[in-house]
Parts: sequence; C-alpha cells; structure tokens
Amino acid sequence: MKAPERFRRIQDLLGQHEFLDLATLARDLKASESTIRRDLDQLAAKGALKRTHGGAMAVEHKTDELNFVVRDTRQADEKDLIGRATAALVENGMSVIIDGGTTTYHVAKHLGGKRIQVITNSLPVANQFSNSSMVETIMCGGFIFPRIGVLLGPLAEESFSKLHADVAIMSAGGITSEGITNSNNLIVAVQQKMMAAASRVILCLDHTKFGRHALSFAAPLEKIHTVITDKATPRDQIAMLQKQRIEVIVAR
Amino acid sequence: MKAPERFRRIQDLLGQHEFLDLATLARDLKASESTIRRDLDQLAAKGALKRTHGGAMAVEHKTDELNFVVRDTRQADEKDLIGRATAALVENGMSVIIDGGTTTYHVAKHLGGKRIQVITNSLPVANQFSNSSMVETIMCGGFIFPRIGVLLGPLAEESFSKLHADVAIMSAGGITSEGITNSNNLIVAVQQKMMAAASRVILCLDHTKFGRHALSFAAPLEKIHTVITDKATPRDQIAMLQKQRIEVIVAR
DNA sequence: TCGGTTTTGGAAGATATTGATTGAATCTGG
DNA sequence: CCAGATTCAATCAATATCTTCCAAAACCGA
Repeated sequence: MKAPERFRRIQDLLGQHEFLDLATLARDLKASESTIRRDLDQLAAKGALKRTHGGAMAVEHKTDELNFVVRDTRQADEKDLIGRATAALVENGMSVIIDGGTTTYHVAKHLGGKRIQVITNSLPVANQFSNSSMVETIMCGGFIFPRIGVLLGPLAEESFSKLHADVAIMSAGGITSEGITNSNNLIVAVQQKMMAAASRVILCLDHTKFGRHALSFAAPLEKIHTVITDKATPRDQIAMLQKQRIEVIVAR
Repeated sequence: MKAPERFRRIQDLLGQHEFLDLATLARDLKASESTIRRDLDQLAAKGALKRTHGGAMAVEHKTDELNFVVRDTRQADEKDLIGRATAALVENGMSVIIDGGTTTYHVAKHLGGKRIQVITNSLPVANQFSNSSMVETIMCGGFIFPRIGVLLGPLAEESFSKLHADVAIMSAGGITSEGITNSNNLIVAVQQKMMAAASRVILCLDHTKFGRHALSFAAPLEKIHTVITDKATPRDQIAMLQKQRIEVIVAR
C-alpha cells in the first residue's frame, strides 16, 4: 500500500473512531510502526489530526484564530502550552500589549499572578483581568468585531498610537517567509499599531499557521523578535525563522 | 487505552455523574489507581474538574468573571423591570450610550433584538452584545476599574468627547434635589462626558438611591430628561423630580 | 537499464508513561 | 479527640513510545 492510500485510510478511520492506536494501525495497514509514525506526523503537520503518545486523535476543525471558545478544555492543549511559555517571558513591572485571538487569550490566562500592566483590544482578555488587583488593564476603544470580541477601527488604532509597551504579544492567521498575514484588513491595521508601540514583538502561533497565507498582509518578519510555537511545527519552518535572526521557542 | 482517551472518557463520565470514584474509574478504564490519580490531577490543573478525596467532581461553569455585576441579586427584580421599561424607550436605528453599573446592565439585557448602535464603557454590557449581529457596539478606551468592569480615565473621557448619541442611559449612586452623585471621581468624570454627548439623558435608579448622597457630584437635575424607577420609590421624591420638568416612569 | 531520489523498516539510545510501593496526610466512625 | 482505614504524594523500576539514524527497498525519469 502506498503512502497516499494510507493517508486516506487513516483519515477514514478517524471519522469512525476518535482515537487511533499506532500498533493497531500498523497491523491493519500492513506497514511498520516507523512508517505509520511518519504518516501520523505528516498528517498532524497538516492539521488533519492530533498526535498523541502511541497514536492519534481526531481534531476539531475550527482551529481558526477567528473562532472563539473560551471554555474549551478538550482541544486546547498546544495553545495552552504556548500560553504558558509566552507568559514565562513576561516579568513583573512590564507593560504588555495583548492582541485579540484565541492563542493570545491563552497567554492571558497564564499571566494572572504577575504584577504587570496589560493593554489590549480583546474583550475576552480584558474579562480575564477584570477582577485582578495585580494586573492593571487598559483597553483601547473601538467597535466590537463580533465573534472574536476584538475592538477595531480608528478609535482602536488611535489608542495604540498614543501608548508604549515593553512587549507586544501577537498572533496571526498565517506565516510564511514573506511575513505574517491575517484575515481582515481592520484587524491588520490595529496589529500594525500594536507592533509599532512595543519595544519587542512576540508572536504566538500554533503549527497550523505555518506556510499559510491569509488575506491581508500584516507585517514582514523583520518586525518580529520572538516566535513561540508548539512542537508539531515543521523544522524547516523553524529554521527559516531562525535564519531571519528570530528567536524561536518551542513550547513543550 | 492511551492517556488522551482516558481524559476524554473521564470528562464524558463527569457529564453523567457529578462525582467519580477513583477505584471505579481505575476498573472501568483498565488502568491503575496511580495512573488515574495522575489523570485527575492533570485535568484538575486544567480546570476541567475538581479533585476530591478518593475521586473527582464536576466543576460548575462560571460564565463570567464580572459576577459583581452579572450575578448581582440586590433588587434584581426591580432592576429587571426598570431595564425592560427603559429598553422600551429605545427604537431601531438609535445610537445609545450605556453607562456602567448593575442597573444599566439590566437595560442592556433587554436591548438584544433591536437594531441599534450601542456606545459603552462597561465590560459586562459589551460582553452582552459581543456576539450580536443586530447591535453594533462601540467601546471607549480606558483602564479597567476592577469588580464593576468599567473603563475610566482620560482615554475614556476623550472617546466620549468625540462621539454623539441619541440617548444616554445612565445610573447613579444617589439622587437628591441637588442632583445626582456617584462614588468615584473618575466614574463621574466619564459620566459627565457621556451626558454631554447625548441629546437625551435617561437615568435608571432603583428606589434605594433616592435621598442618598454619594461622594462625588455628577450632574444637576437639569441635565436629566427622564428618570426610570421602581414602584417602591417615595411619592414625594417623584413629585420633586416632576416639578423639575423631568419625565418620571415607574416600572411595574 | 542506470543513477539518483524517495520511501520504508529496523535498531539504538533517549523520553515518556505506567504500575507498584512507601511513609505521610487525611478522613471517618466512634 | 483518637485509632483504624483510606487516600495521597513521591519515588522507582519496568514498559512503551519516540527520535534519530542508517541501510535496504522501491520508485522514477532519462
């Protein structure tokens, strides 16, 4: 059996069973465990499934930055790891700009105990800190972009023009060697102001964003200082970033 | 059975039974108690359940951090009536400024179906509309005042200076014949801008606010066009307002 | 067919997970 | 409040899985 057929069979099986076992797959598809392992890694890199120890599991599709589910304890593992790793870079006394989007929201969840100043355009992030006495939170103005709960428009852009922060914690809909992109012109406009307002730009991306183009160009890679990603990210993509003198941290 | 599958099974079981027993889980999932213990600890760390001695229990969903506003039970029935009566004054196509505070939050809850533009400095109000396609919501900027979840400071005041609305729906900490007052200078400063930005000012007050003074003076009665209150409000207070040519609506 | 590339299977060492064991902490019925 | 029972956290050895590497096999274009 050839690789493309194995891929198809694996994905078919995932439709029936939520969890797949490596040993079982190797037997059913009459291939070695090494081969199946490689297959699963490739499919995981494409986002068709999620790797687990000793197998794979089905992935919920809407991995998009635009689809916001606050209470998602099931699939949120990688993003949570990215959130934790990113939060570790933030020290007491810093002022931090936090972008809207699901990945950056996970960063906010891990910033709870720190004594910092947060500047954001994201409602979910702001809610996260709304009761905290440790974190002083500033929101920009703007109109609410539904679903993600992010503030956009001239009021938002203007707010960030007036502020300065130590770091900006950003996300994106896609990243390639040409730069980062996002799905919406208004979002991109605010993101540009955010990055311009910060001394250091940290970009949080899960592996599904690599090699993807979204509609609007947000920034070239030169603007990015650090990228935090998960361990399913292809190596060549990481190498590409490092060649651009970007610090890459793989959350595990 | 691999770890992620156990996680899923445990969470599914939690949907059916409120409490789970360690020994039973170990038997049903065919894993040792050590393993199950570790699983439960991890799930508890993610917030998916709560650990108990000898097992685990389901965790109650807290939908919103701003419980002071959202889960407020003081005079909840009266506030709800006031909210309904106030919302009835708002017509499609209007632009509406909504103040922070528990009473005005009840107004927002009744504005759901209308095609309007909302301008607010309140996080709970903004959350209310953040998924609505009917209501276009604009937030001012500012820093978050904890607990109430309201945006204050120069950024907030500036935002309202630039906007105009048909009505402002306001609340207050106290009202007397001298005017309305509130507990905080920063809140009052924003409220003044809000009222200045609107053609008509509607004030929502439950009966406990009448005859009370709070720290900061917000506005004289001349600035108010309409007061919505509940039926427990003393007659003389209502008469006093009417004498100032203020329209008074008693919600019932 | 030939030479080069890709895919595959397997082995060795590194990592991660599991189950059992221990003394300590916690609970429960009197 | 105590004593016995249960449950816990910490640790360790055993097992399972992963990563990395290499050589053999399969594939492919000329």
